[in-house]
Amino acid sequence: MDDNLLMRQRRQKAQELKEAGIPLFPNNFRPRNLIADIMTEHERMDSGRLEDMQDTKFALAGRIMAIRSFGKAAFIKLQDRSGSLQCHLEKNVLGEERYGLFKKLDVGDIIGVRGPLFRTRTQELTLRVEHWQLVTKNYRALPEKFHGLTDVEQRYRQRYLDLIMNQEVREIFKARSTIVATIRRYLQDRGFLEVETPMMQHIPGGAMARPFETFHNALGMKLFLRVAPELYLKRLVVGGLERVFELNRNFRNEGVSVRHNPEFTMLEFYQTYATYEDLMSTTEEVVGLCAKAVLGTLKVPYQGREIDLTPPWQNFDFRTSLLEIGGVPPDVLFNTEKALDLSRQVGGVHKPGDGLGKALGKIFDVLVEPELFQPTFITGYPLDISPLSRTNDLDAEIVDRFEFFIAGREMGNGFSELNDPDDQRARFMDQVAQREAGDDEAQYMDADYVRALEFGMPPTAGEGLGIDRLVMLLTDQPSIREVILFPLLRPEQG
RNA sequence: GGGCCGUUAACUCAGUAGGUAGAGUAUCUGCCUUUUAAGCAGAGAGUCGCGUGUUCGAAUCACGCACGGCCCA
Repeated sequence: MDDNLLMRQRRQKAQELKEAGIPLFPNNFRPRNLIADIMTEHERMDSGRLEDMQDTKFALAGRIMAIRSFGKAAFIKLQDRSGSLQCHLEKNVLGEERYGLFKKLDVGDIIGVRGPLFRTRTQELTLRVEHWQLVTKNYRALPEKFHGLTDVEQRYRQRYLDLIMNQEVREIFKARSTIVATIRRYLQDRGFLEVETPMMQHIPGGAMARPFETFHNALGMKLFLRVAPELYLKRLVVGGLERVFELNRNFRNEGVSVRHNPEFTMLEFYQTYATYEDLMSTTEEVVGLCAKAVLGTLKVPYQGREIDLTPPWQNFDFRTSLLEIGGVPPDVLFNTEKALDLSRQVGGVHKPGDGLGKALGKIFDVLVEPELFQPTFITGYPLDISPLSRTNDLDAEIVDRFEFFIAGREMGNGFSELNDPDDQRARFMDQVAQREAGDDEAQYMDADYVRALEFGMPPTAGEGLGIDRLVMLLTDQPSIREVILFPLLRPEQG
């Protein structure tokens, strides 16, 4: 497999180049120009103008993506991080020896070139190579030029090849970078401090999810990879960092799907003296800024439909959404038995101790969430599935919390934080009871977190926003694996 | 975890009454100084994902396994 004919031929040619005095992996070429700059700066110049500036030489480096060779001249396509440019090599210009050595180069080699620009008969901007230099030898043939690399498994496993061959893929990850940068700037501009809190935790908290376990050898203790940074960020709020955010990885030990990867990136931010309603506006604003930064518009094409991010987004009460969108009969809303029955009917699995909120949550996931294609806030969540949220002042059954949904997917979750330590302790106790009843997604008692609250956490609202799903939305990708450079896969050989 | 589909040359893919494995690209050789999926002529290149079974004979049929994709839980 690592010894096929193509590789042997390339090694042979590399050897010949080496023997001719051409270093295969030098590090002395400094490109001075970027292809994209060359293209934009000369796009309006015709042949005549380019003829007048033959003394202006450009120096760039890139990977050879195609060679169209004639007897005594050749066109090659050179690709750098910014784009690709055609270059022309002629025996007359380079001389017999250098042209002969050029003929030993392969598609996939990285070279540096210098020379002036001209336009071909078809007016394509082209660099006339007066000097070339091998920069990095390639030993493995690139995928075919026309179809490129399409095998999904190979694209994920060998993402570098995917990036070389598929410009759209490079664009996705540029967009991802733009989105992350936009969010950082937005928060930093408003006085939020970016922090990093433990990913290895003794008590995995902050979300209803199964954690990964690991072990610290020297200390001899079990650790969990975090499912959320939430409880640590709120400790920082207690500490007086009134606006904090963390934009980093979480780990959840659950299945893999088009919308789940075991490690994924989440923004969490906390703002004191704010409520969940304030954060709903923030959400509209920051998601809109990302869309503008990536697409230049709030009208987002997604999988053949258009999503309009223009605020205000629609807003449903949780129970109302069950009735109006889910078509749930009214008597289910306040009857635990009926709710559990309906939940089971739609595929929910419940244990004896499960309450109304859990049943309704499941029904919501199945009947309502997939229908929320346009951006939608849902508010008024049941208390028993919101153990960290502040109880609503008017209705003790619900909490001051929202989630928002776009394209039928949960994108984020925010709430006014519960800062009453006694209430929080009681909620943890309830979680512990559920865990003991067999719910391995229930949370643990975190006594240190309660102790922190006893020192006083100012009224605060916090939100978690799934970055991967936001990138999916803004790059029109149906699978989370398309927006994660190295999605989790099983090893190639078992 | 369940269902369906896929896995054949470096890449993209053909290949069912089961009968010695094909194309295009890429590669190599020759010709070719404005091509752009360059062209023309010739050549080489494969543990048909892995294993077991059925059969005189398996890329093809059966069973199991691995990896991947989509859907469902």
